[in-house]
Formats: sequence, C-alpha cells, structure tokens
Amino acid sequence: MTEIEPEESSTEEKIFEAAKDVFHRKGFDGARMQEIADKAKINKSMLHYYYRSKDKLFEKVYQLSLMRALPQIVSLLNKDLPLEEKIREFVREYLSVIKKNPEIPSFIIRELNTNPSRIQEFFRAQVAKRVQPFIDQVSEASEAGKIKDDLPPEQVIINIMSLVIFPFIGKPILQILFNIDDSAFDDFVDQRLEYLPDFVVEMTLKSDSDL
Amino acid sequence: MTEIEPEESSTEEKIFEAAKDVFHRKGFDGARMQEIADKAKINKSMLHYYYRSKDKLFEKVYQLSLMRALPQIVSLLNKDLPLEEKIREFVREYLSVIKKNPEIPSFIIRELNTNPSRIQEFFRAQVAKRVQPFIDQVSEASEAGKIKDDLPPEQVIINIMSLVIFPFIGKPILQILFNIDDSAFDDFVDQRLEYLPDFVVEMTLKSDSDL
DNA sequence: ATATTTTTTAACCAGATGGTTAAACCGTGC
DNA sequence: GCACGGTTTAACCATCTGGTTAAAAAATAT
Repeated sequence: MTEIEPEESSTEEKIFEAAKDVFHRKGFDGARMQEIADKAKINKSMLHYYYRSKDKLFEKVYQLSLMRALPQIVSLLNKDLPLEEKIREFVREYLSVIKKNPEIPSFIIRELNTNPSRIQEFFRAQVAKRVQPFIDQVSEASEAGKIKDDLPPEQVIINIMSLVIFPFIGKPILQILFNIDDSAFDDFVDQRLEYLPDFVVEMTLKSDSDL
Repeated sequence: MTEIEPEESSTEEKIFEAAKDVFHRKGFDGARMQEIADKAKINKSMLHYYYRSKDKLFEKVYQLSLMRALPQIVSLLNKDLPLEEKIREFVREYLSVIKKNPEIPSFIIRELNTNPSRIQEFFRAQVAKRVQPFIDQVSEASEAGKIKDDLPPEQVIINIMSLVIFPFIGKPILQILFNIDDSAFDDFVDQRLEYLPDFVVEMTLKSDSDL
C-alpha cells in the first residue's frame, strides 16, 4: 500500500468538504447527493465508493461538525476552575470557536429537532457525559446559595446556552430586524465576544453586594 | 348555500391540521404529501384539490403558524408602555403563547435557516415592521443611558429573544442533558414563566443603585 | 325524478433520487 | 511489455415524489 497524501486534496476530502457545506446549508432532508457531487466536481458514484450511503456520509459530517466544535469547549468544562472563571471561559471559548464555523449551531439543532433518532444517541454519548461535571459544579453552587435568584441548575445552564448559542441560530431574524449584512454580523459577534463573558457571569452569580 | 358546520371538521380542515403537524415536525423538505394525506385520512388527491401544491399548502401553514403566535405578542410591542413593563409583558406573553404551541419556534427558525427565500419576504413584511416601535424604544433608552453596560439595541434585543426563544428550540438538548421528559419540560417552562420576566428586566435595565 | 355542480377515488405519470454495475482508466511493480 | 490494484466513468435501476386525470359518488339545485 502506497500512502502519503500530498497537499492537493484527495477525492475523498473534496467529497467531504462539499458534503459538509451542503448538509450544513440544507440539512439532511434538503441535501441532494447530486449537488454534493457537483460541488466536489466528481462523479456521483464516487460518493458511494468512498462513503457507502447518504446516511453514512451524513453521519461522518455530523460527527466531525460536533467534534470539531466541541472538544475545546467541552474540555474546558472538565477543568478544575472556580465556577466564575469557568463560565467566563466557556462563553469566550464558545463564541471564538463558533465564530469560525457559524453554521454549526443551526445544523446541529435542526437535525436534533427534525430527525432526533439519527443523532440523539451520538449526541448523548459524546456530549452529555462531558458536560456533566459542569452541571455538577453548578448544582453545588446552587445548593451553596451562590446563584442569583437561587435558580436551579437547568435554568442557569439554559440561560447561559441561550445567550451564547441563539444569536447564531437567529442570524436570519437578526438580519431582517436590523438590516445587517454578513460583515456587520461578524462585528456583532465581536461585540458579544467583548462584553458577554462578564455579562453572563454577572447575570448568573450573586455579586458581593448580594451576600 | 346551506352552512352550519357541526362538530366534525371538514376535509379542508383535516388536511390543514395534518399538514401543520407534519410540517412542524419534519420541515418542508422532510414532509411528504402522502404522510399528510394518511394523517388526515383522506386521498392524496384531496391535498391538491384544496391546496394546489405542496408549496401553497406549506405557505398556508407557515402563515398561520406565524399569525397564530405573533399578533398577541407583537401588538403588545406597539402599546404605549414604559420599557420596563413592556419587556416584562413581552417575556410573559411570549412564554404563555408558545407554551401552547411549543413547536413553532423551531419550525420558523428551521425554515428561515434552511430555505430563506420561501419565507423571508413574508417574515419581513409581517413581523419586522411591527417590532420596529420596540426597537425604537430600546434605542431611546440606550441613548438615554438607561441600559445596563450601555449595550446597543441589537445586543439588548437579541439577549431578550435568546432567553425567551432558545429553550424551546433547544428542548432536545435540554432533554438529553437533564434527562427530562415532556411533562418535566412543561414544568421547566412554568418555572421560567415565574422568574424570567423580572430576571430579564433586571438583566437589561440599569437598577436604581446604578444611577 | 333529473340535471348540475361539488367532492372523492383510483389509476396513472414524469421527473427526481439514492444507489448499483460493469467496463474503462491509471499508476505501480514486475 | 503485462498484470494487478485501486480509482473513475457512464449507463442504468427501482423506488419515491409531487402532481394530474378521468370517472364515480355525493350533494345541491331545478
């Protein structure tokens, strides 16, 4: 077997990149194998040669989308940091990572809502257990009375996720309501990167004056 | 013309209800005309008899989904109320309305992300202009220095929308992370209904001590 | 009762879609 | 040169999909 893949992307890679793009934009149901083939400039048969079926190809894309986005973020949640720092870092990290792949949140959530069975299990196995330490830490803080309004962990965590994730999902709404183009949206995200980490901490944890 | 429709729903209504259900769950691309027909227990030809095409049927469903959900909420945004009250009422109203139709946010956002062209225009025409007064009011408050951290209006409004809308979109994630079933999710929403209105106001506007 | 209009059914259709196959192509080692 | 492995192509296939049609059945009017 002769290996050594040089710079130029192989057919397999071209397919994968095209598939990623199409699946991200159209979702599983809306994606067409022919469109992926066209975009990769290869014969449709190659799709099945390298990835046996649409499902299999989708699975690869989905896994990598999750894996490319989440490890950095999630590894952070397992570190031994005080909650306040962890929240701040999480917000910062999430925004930074997703800024480079802004389609990922819509993609993941669309599929999770539209066709849960195909991906639920993978999500459960790969994400859920890694987030658990963070949930535990919030639970402790909650029991110790350190959370604003004494909210339970689910509420705290959903609030954080909402502020961090939603803007990417709601981008089209944002663009309609405020007449902003893609580059203005980037500025919008940069702005969030500046204020949101502290903002979320302040919103979540009791301040000194509350004690 | 003899009218008086009794309890039993007409074919047209049965189709519409079935279509609503299927489109909400699967999205436009994932929905099948045959599935809608089966669910409505009528012949597939009836779909085309009453609504000429899949697109037309979808449009009706989409319009009604938006219209059923939004008028109450949006009319509130045009009232002559102090910003603080308006935010409080908006949060309350949104949660109450969507609680009864929890699939609507995912549905609207999925289509807005997946196939913008089909609905963007309608959304722009029906929603954007009605929200404008609220945006203006926030802008004024922002200029008057009444907004926490002196955030610009886009940031303020997206933050509010995030906290209100995201939990419904992220329901599957929530269910995986916290192992909760549908009824526990309802409790979760009820809990939000209790604390979120005040919470959002406090997060958005400067408190007396900040002045 | 009969004519007319509306609603429903079943059979059908053209095009799209995911997938298969068999042959051609190409690089490498002999 | 030739054989051999992996790679690529074009033609093809079965099924699904949205949509049509013509005739039957029901309802309505005369």
